[in-house]
Amino acid sequence: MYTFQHQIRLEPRPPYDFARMISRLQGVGHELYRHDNGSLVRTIRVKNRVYGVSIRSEGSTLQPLLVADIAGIGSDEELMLVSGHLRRMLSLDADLDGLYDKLEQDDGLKVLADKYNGFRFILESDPFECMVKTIIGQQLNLSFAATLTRRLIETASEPFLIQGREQSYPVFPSPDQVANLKIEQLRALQFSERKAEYVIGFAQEVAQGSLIVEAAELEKLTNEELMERLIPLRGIGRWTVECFLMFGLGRPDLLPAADIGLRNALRNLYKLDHQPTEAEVRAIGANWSPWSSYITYYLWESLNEKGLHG
DNA sequence: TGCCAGGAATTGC
DNA sequence: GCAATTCATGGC
Repeated sequence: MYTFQHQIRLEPRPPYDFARMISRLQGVGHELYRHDNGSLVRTIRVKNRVYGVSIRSEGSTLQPLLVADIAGIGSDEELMLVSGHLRRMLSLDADLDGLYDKLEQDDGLKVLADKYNGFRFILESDPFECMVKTIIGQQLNLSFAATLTRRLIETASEPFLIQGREQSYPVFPSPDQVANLKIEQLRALQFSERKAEYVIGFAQEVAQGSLIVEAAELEKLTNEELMERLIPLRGIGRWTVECFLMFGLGRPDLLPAADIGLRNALRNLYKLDHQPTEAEVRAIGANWSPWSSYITYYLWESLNEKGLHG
């Protein structure tokens, strides 16, 4: 049983639209987040210890300030590690000036510039969690993928308890916990046989130490090096690594051109009479560099906005 | 109801 | 090598 004993102030580089960022989490990927009176609450795992964090905004998009209450801190060093973890996870330091310049220069994309001013990635808490969730999300509608992820969490890990709070908070399972699951357990949760194999197989690689997924180590490698290293793993293809690089490591310039959601968003934006092919997406996005991830992210978000397209 | 879903592996030619 | 098929089930 833990309490929120520590508090830190986090000052994002403006603009920073925290309201839109947490609103996105209520739509998709809400397996781990709880919304409590405007605060975003979840657990994070840092160096194999679990903490509870409750984050709220005390500022505005142009003068942003976040306050985070932390539960589970055992030392000053841990508080520093958690603080750094949150800065990275919440994209506090990203400089997006160049992105908005690029959006304004494009007749099609400029509608995104105002609407998503200060809208940044909230990364997955750690690379292992990101990869597992991305594998689960392959080929499934987002709603069902979230259901499967939630069932995996409930099956494989113990929740985090906070004193004075009725609800407990889910903890994304460790590599060991996922590696020790049986295929049949995930089949019972309505995973396909292959998806169960992929998820457990990946976790076993990590648990055995044959695959390093520490963010600090992965940061040393280029996108291309990580593609070459990860795609040979069973169940991991190009799309999965692209998502991993975006949501796991915050790399700003990935174009997942085969992605169904991106293709549908571009069909809406440019009022095309067909879903563009992968090659057509590459042609449309040829000039997006070095902001392809962010433009893709904004276009994905546009799929949730009824007003932005017909 | 039937097709599609923010894919990947396998099979077939 | 590239195209077609299979995997599995919920969502709309």
